[in-house]
Amino acid sequence: MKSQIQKLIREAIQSAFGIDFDADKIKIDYPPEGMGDFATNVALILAKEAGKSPMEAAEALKREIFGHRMSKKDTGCLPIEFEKIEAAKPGFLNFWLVESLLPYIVVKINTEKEKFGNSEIGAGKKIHLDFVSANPTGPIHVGNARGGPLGDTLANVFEKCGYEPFREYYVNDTGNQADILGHSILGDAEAQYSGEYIEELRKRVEKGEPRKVGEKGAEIVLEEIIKPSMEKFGIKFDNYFSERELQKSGKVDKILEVLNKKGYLHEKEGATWFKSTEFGDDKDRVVVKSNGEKTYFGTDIAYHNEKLKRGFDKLIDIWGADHHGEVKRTHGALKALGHENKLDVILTQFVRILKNGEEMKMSKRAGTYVSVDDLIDEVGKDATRFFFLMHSADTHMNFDMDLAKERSEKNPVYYVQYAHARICSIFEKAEDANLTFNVRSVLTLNVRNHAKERALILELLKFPDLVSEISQNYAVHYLPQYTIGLADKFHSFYDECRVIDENNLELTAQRLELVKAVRIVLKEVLRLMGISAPDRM
RNA sequence: GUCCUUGUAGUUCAAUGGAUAGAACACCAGCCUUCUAAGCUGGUUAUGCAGGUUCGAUUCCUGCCGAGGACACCA
Repeated sequence: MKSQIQKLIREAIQSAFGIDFDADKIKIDYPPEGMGDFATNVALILAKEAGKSPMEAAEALKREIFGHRMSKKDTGCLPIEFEKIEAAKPGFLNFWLVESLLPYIVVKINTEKEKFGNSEIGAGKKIHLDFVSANPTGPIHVGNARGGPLGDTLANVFEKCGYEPFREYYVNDTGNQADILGHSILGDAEAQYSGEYIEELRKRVEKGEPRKVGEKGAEIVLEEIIKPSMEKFGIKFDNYFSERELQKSGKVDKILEVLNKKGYLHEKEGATWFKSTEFGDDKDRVVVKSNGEKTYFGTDIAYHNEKLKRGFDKLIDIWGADHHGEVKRTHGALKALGHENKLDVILTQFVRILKNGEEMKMSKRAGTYVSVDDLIDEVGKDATRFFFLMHSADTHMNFDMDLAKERSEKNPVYYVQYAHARICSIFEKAEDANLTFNVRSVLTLNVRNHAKERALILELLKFPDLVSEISQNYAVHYLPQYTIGLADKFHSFYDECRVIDENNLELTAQRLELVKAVRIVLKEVLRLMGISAPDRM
């Protein structure tokens, strides 16, 4: 809807001022209550260029746009026509949609069902998402888990926008990590990890070289700890990509040779370095150690190259903030290989865990970490996912374990799920009374009669724009925020507007259709977030 | 020291340079003979400090103060 309005305004700017204004620069907002359905500040922005005061510019645009109707053919979705346009205070333009249009939105939703909000903006594009990817050296702790719901949900959003997302877990199953795990399993002087699972591995893995023991241990950890953990968290990876396999394939050597030929490598002190300083990094980075082993970074270059070779148009890496130092060198390596603007890195800030009022330092070595499994057992999958998702990746989250359980009962996710359950309950009752109606019966609804109905429909209308925006800015936390807003509008409506009224079947039909649309959208957003939509609570 | 992120109600978090800075929890006062009160309605409380940019700054820039993280031939 927003992009259609942008187009409309762009044309108005063209004919009113003769200025060719980039449609993307026309911001469409949702104004405060009572000030319209949509708003824009373009008049403020182009006032200077148009040689007018902002208010004059706004008035001119208003005259240009008012009375203009975009048919369904023009917009590709719903017709757009404004009932009222106002130029306000500093120079905003506020738009009110023609009231008769609103019921069509409900019909559209109930016709398209869960496909409502789908788009083709990513058609034909394959996106690779690398997330969680915790070392297979033990249970996944909460810090590593944060990227899970984020990546998973982002992938769902991409899918809804026509992209082909691919969820991959990069498994660090060799090298130093494997050595440390190996020593730990053997219980020798260099052991660092401890815990029940180490004891268990000790019984099952044949003794031998630490590296081999560690690699074998990592296999078991991956299969029996990590995969079930992800399953429990509602995340299904399309692939678990083995670093060890990659090294064995010889592809790492190959790509390093390519970099060497391009002049991006040099030898120093027996090691091979990548000239990442040429790409803004503080220092050059080792790719092959003096003992001949590749560093993590060395194989990572090959991994990223490999992903692109597999045909992905875009790579998204979701890393913990502690890896921020790698961003520059990774971008640099891709650039050196001739791949620019292919990789986006999302960093998630650390989660601070509080227990008994004290911070728990997350340390696998000290065994003081909280695992995802513990968290899910305690607060449930839905509440955990919602909690992680509702905060932007940049937020340094605090998680109070003591409040976790109590908090879980107050968790906003229940507020949202409850709205869904309430609607289901209405339909149960409607079915008992044999009340079923035509999708189009909502068209006679006069939204002037009730502000709550109008607000609800407008909230539903925001959904498609929201989804496509997230596919571009990755701000997944807008989804939970949106569900809270939608649930809020619904609960408020529910309180004032009785849906089933046997003495007024016309109104009953209209409201049942409206509420049906709300259920569809709620369920769909929850699905995107990987959260269940219960029929009853 | 350098780099990244961050500082918003008592608490946990929102706010693509915009209009009266929003929620939730907590607290106070109301609302169930009617579709689930896990709900609704109303109330109290906030942009770390100092400058700058402009019609307008929580948002951008500079400095200071505070928080978390990174600065390996570890991953």
